[in-house]
Amino acid sequence: MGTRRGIPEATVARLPVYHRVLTSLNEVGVATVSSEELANASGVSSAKLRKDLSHLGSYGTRGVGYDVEFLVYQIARELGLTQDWPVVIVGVGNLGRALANYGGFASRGFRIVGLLDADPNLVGKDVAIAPGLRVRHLDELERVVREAEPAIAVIATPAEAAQSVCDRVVAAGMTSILNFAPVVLGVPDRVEVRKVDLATELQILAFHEQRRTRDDDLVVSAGGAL
Amino acid sequence: MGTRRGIPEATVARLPVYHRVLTSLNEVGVATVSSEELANASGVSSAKLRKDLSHLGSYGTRGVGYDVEFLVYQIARELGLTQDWPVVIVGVGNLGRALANYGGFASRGFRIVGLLDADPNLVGKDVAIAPGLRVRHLDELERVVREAEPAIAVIATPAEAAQSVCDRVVAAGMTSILNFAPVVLGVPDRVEVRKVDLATELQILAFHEQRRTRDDDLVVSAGGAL
DNA sequence: CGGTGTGAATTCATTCACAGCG
DNA sequence: CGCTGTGAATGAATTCACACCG
Repeated sequence: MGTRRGIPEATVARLPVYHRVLTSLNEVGVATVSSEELANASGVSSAKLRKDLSHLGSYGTRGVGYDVEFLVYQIARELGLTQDWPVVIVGVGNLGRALANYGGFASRGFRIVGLLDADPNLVGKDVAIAPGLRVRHLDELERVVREAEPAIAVIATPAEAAQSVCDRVVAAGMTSILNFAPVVLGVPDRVEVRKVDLATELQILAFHEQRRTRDDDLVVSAGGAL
Repeated sequence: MGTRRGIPEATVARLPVYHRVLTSLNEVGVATVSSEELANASGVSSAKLRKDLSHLGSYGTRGVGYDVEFLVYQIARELGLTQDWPVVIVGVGNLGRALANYGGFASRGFRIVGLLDADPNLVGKDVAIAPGLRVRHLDELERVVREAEPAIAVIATPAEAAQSVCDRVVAAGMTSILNFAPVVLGVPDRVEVRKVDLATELQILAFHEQRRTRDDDLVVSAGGAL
C-alpha cells in the first residue's frame, strides 16, 4: 500500500507534470490511462511513474489503469492545489510582468495578492491582467503580508537587490521563496527557497553540447585511425 | 586525481553556481578560497564542494585552498563558457523579452542571434538591449539557423505553440532546447531538452508549505494531548 | 490476460572521516 | 598544522522483474 509518510523529493518534483498531463487528458474527455500512456505523455518511464503514484496510495486498477479524474484530484490534494495560495511578486520588470500574467498560476490556486517594486516610476501601474492589481511600493510589503497573509514570495528583482528583499520577506514572516535572481540567498533554516536560474540552465545545455561535439570528434578520429 | 571522464550530472548542475560565486569573489579581489568558504557562499556542504571539484582535477593546494582566478577559468572551460554560443529565442512575449534583456547571458558566451515570433505586430520591433536585434518572423527560423548556426534554442511561446515550434527547431538541426512553455516536449533522442517551469516550482513550494502546516498541527495536537 | 504495485537489485549522490601533502 | 582529495559508508532514486489482482 502507499506509504503515506514522506513522499520522496524526486517524486514531488514530478507530480506537477503528471497533474498537468492528466488535466489535459481530462479536458479532452479521456477517462482512463495506463501507466505506460501517462508515462509517455509525461516523459518518464512507466516503472518510475508507477513507483511515484504508489507513494500516494493504490489508486489504479489492475488490468485497467488509472481513473483520470480521480487521479487528478488525488495529486492536486497531495500538492496542496485544492487550497488557496496567496503569493506576492517582488520585482516588476519584464520577468515579474511575465509571471504576473502567466495564466498557469491562477488555475492552480495561486493568487497574486501583491506586485511590489522599489522603482517609483512603476508604482501605480496596472501591469497585470489580474483585476485591478496595481504595482505598490516595496515599502508596503509588510502591510501586504499582514493583510493577505501570503506564505510564498516570488523574487524577480535584479541580483543586487535580491538579498535585502529576501531579508525583508523573511522578517515579514513568509516561509517559502521562489528566487529568480542569480544569487544564492541566505535564509534561516525554517525558510524554504527554490531557485530558477536561466543562465545556469543554459550553461548545463552548453556543457552537454560541448561534450557531444568533443565525443563526435573522438569518434571521427578513432574511425579515421581504423 | 580527477577522473576526467564523465562528470556526474549533479555536479554539472552545481558548477554554474560555483562559477558565479567565484567570479564575484574575483571581482572583489579575493585571490584564494577554502572549500569551506566557497561552499558556504554557494549554499552547499564543503564535502560536496570538494568532491565536485575533484571531478575536474586537483586544482587546490592543501593547507591553503583554491586559487580563485585559476578555478574560475577551469570551471568555465569545463562548462564550455570559453566559447561562443549563438542562441535563438522563439516567442517574444514578456518572458522572451525578459530573457533577451538578461545580462547574465552575454557575459557567459551566450549571444542572441535571433528573436523570433509568429505575431506580425511584434515583427520588426526592437525589444532587446542588444544592438539592432529586431524581432523577426518565425518563418525566418530556418534562415537564421543556416546563417548563425546556433545550437541552442530557447522556447518561450505559449503552450499551444511550443511543440510545433520545437519540431521546426529540431528539423532545422538544433540539438539543445531550453523550454519555458508548460508542456512536455517530444524530441528525438539526440536532442537535449531542459525545462523551466514556473508553475511546477510554485507547486513544489506549496507542497512543502502544506506539509509544514500539517506537521505543525500534529505537533500542536500531540503537545495538547500530553 | 493486461497492467498495477512492489520487493530486490542496481545505479547514482551525498556524507563521513582521515591519510597525506604543501 | 590546515585543508585538500578521496576511499569507504551511507542514503536516495531508478530500474528490474514478477507476483497478484480485477
